[in-house]
Amino acid sequence: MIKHSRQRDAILLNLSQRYDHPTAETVYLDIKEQYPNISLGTVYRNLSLLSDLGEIQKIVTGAGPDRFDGNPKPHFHFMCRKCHCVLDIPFKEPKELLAQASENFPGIIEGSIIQFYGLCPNCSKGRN
Amino acid sequence: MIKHSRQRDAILLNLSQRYDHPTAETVYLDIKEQYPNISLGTVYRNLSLLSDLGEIQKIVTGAGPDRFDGNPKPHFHFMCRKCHCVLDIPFKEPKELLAQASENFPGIIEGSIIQFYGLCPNCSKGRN
DNA sequence: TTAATTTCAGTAACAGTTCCTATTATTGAT
DNA sequence: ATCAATAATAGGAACTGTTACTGAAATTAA
Repeated sequence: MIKHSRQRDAILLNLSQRYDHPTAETVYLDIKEQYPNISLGTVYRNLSLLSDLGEIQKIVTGAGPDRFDGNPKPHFHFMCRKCHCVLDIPFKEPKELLAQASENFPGIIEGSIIQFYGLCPNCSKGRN
Repeated sequence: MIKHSRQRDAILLNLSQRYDHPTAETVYLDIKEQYPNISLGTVYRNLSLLSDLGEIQKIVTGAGPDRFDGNPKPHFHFMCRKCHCVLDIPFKEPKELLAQASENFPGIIEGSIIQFYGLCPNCSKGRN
């Protein structure tokens, strides 16, 4: 575990204290209160570094900016197609998924990305 | 099924004749041979329209530009982390996946996105 | 305390995509 | 066929999210 700069630590701390899977910009605005001079570039660079190190997770949503998750442990995400919020979802990946996919595939499958989408609790109010 | 413009039909035809999941730019360069004046904007607009109509599929890779698939039927994709090619992969989604994910989730889950990554047959040569 | 190294802030550059506007093509009614 | 109304286009500017660059500041090692 490498030593982090003050700014990087602040980013890590911020992420660990929230569960809304913020964008780089959101983190930037937050950290700014503590470090008024921090730049968006620094936030991007450190988020990218931290996710390369496996200390956080980057979530590619396909709609709008990427999101970040302070919880590095494998788990799954739900994306609301209406408000575009990103939520954790309790789900256990079927054990045989990778093996199954590898069966008739002539390359090497190293992993999978599983995401769910639909309407979040808020956006689905009164229509289920 | 709405009627398509000539350009849109050409895009659709091009996609249906290939299996390499091209980017918008690749399609653009191809169509250009037949319609030298077609613009990249038109290609983007029509790819987007066609995927909204469900006649093609958009594949968000998270690394580089989006890819498009002329096959609208649900199936799965493999992405090579080395050459970034995108391949179809024979895989059957476990029936109970959505139900399982919905179990303890208070929103409405409408679908899932499952992708696989690793090394494609070409890039894995001599290292398995 | 100084030199070497890391990280930074600020900003320019970049890629991918969308948006805008004037022009062209298509359609429908006569 | 002719004209008007509508739809789609080409071309390019503008936009968004992200990365790269540069000189300055901070940290570390000696």
